[in-house]
Amino acid sequence: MNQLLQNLSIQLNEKIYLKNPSSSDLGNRIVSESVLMIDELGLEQFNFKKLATRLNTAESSIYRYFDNKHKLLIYHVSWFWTWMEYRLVFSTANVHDPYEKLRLALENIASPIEGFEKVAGINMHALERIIVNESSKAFLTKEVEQENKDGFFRAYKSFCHRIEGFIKQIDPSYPYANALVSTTVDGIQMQKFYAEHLPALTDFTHREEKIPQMFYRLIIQSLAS
Amino acid sequence: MNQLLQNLSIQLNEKIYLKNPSSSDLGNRIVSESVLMIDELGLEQFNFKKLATRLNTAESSIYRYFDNKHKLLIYHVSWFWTWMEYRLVFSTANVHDPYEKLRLALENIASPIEGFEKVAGINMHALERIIVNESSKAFLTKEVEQENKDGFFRAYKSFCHRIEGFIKQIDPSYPYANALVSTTVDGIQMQKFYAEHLPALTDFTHREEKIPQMFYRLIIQSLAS
DNA sequence: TTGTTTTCGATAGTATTACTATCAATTTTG
DNA sequence: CAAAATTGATAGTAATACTATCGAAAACAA
Repeated sequence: MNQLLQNLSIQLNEKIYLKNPSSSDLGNRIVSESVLMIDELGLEQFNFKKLATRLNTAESSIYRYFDNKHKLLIYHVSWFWTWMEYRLVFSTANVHDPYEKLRLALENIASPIEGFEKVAGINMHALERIIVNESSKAFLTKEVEQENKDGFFRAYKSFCHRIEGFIKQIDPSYPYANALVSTTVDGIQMQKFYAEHLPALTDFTHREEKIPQMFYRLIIQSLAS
Repeated sequence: MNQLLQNLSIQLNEKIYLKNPSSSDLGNRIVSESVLMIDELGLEQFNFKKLATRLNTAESSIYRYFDNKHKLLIYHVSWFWTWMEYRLVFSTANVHDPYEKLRLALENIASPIEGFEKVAGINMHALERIIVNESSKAFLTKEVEQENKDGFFRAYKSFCHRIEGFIKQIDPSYPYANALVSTTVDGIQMQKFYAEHLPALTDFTHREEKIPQMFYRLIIQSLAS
């Protein structure tokens, strides 16, 4: 499976980029190297000039692929959730019990790397940290509604929708399935951040394995009523 | 009560500002007007030059109060959660049932304005939107650990800690009380954002009253086990 | 293999942002 | 009334976020 997915090419909404970065060597290097740099510097300190220097290319060449760093972030976030949805579909393909599918989904969200250190040249540990630290900045903007119309958040919504399906299988009458899923997916990311940086706001320590258990229990108990 | 709280002056961690904005007319105008401007423009488009123009003052005068707009955001966020904790203490003062205290807390978080349109010159509707749209940017930075040591997030942690107390009263053995509270408080903000901008990720529509009910049920069922 | 198109790197330039420094005028305070 | 603090105005710097142009190199098509 790992081998199979090494060759996977993820196609994203064309409006996110100016020129498809997976169509050229430079494009692929922009994507994989920017993941490392955004992780290292944080989104605020990262810019195209620094990336160009590191790639031994010109700033203007990077602008040929992406309008700005905001769009590049949206590219990374979309790529991640598209990948996560593939992963979820594969890992739940032969599972019929919706409780077990839900449990697997939460494990995947809490530990998205397990066995996939590098996918299509991307350092997945760095990308996971970008999702935790930076991804909410992709939609907490004044442009969110226009960008939503342009389909920039399709990947995340599609991933959540799939988990919503598991919940509807468990309890078709639960009235807040969408909210429960987005709260859970966002909440798991947040608990990872708190575990690392603001421990007073969580009960999980650094590299704690219990996050999916907490959320699984939370969901099941609320549905089981 | 409303009248009583009009005269309330909230004192915050002195490291957040260079000169206490509540000590002068200009300082108070910087605070109250920046709430309106950040709400209108979004944090990215907001800057001290635009604020200075609107206040008919010099950019350099604003820099005498705050290092930069990041610190000003931290000021607003700290002020909000300090205010919310006051409010929570007042509204639960004569309530002894921890379930009812929790229920009131969730109502307060979901509808923090109710009867307090303006507090100490601050437009609370605008401030609430800033909390929803911008507050996570205050800590999703590379400087989070240093700023945490400097006490910049004390107000939020203190607010969460108080709700954790209610949960511990209901079920002292629940192992994830901190995580449950931060997930809930963050989650309620997120659902408000989704209701407004990304409806596919929530079940609540614009100005929906059911958000606290969903979270109350979620918490109670997980504790009641 | 030659001509055409695409891609890339290099350079230059602009407007805006995020500050810092200085100084005189005004206001507050002791 | 004198001293101290505060403010407003101006100027300036370094970095950021782009945009435009152009020639060389690479890819590709006939």
